[in-house]
Amino acid sequence: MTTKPGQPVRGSNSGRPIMALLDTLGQRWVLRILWELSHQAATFRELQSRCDSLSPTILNKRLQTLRGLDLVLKSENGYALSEHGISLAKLLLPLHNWADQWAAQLDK
Amino acid sequence: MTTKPGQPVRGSNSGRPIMALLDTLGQRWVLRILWELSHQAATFRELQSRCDSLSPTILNKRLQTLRGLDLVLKSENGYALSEHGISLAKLLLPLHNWADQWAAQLDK
DNA sequence: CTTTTTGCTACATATTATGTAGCATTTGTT
DNA sequence: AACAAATGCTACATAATATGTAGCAAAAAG
Repeated sequence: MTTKPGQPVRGSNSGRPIMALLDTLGQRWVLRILWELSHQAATFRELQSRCDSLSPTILNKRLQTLRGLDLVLKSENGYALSEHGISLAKLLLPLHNWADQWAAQLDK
Repeated sequence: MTTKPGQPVRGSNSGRPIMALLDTLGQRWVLRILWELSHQAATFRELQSRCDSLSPTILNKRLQTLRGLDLVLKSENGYALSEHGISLAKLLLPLHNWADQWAAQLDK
């Protein structure tokens, strides 16, 4: 399933880019894959093991989707974030610190 | 499924908060629900219709999860973001503009 | 050449989501 | 108080997705 912005999306007929994005990021493993690739490019099998050995079936499916959306591409070093992917990953970075603080407060 | 930070997560034995977070946000409809609630609080049925009539079954499941993680709570106006939820939503806001630019470039 | 490693596909099984119906409780209305 | 409508769900059958393992064809390494 590749939901391009500009066209209706699973559960949203608006076609608004933000909806396409939320929909895509909400697919299982997508955020994790972007996260891992933002640290560094990886071969299929490397990426697979960095994502806790997720099954090749969906890894492949997600990579197809992400490449179709121009967020990921194949480079000499294996799979890597595209320009768009990089700029998106930058927005996701702050989640790291946020999560740490959140966790610290939840424990209390 | 409620994956609290600090304890192992589906597909991650590290227990790192960021992994718990990516895992949670990666569940279908979670990002969308947070997005909608960030605009304003809503009753169960309001929220359901704002999320394109997603089934009550999973809406309820997601709300349980999100409440368990202290991201959402029940207020006088219905379901609403908690303090943590609000600060998280702030980080998600930039995705809106990003998505618009992304979509504009994809069309070319 | 021969052996590894890589990038997948196939396929059977398990988990998760969807959609509809409906019921118990709360919230108005008269 | 009595009735109607809206709300917050739960049940359940069906459909869609994910998992996990095996393995194969192509590329890279020795």
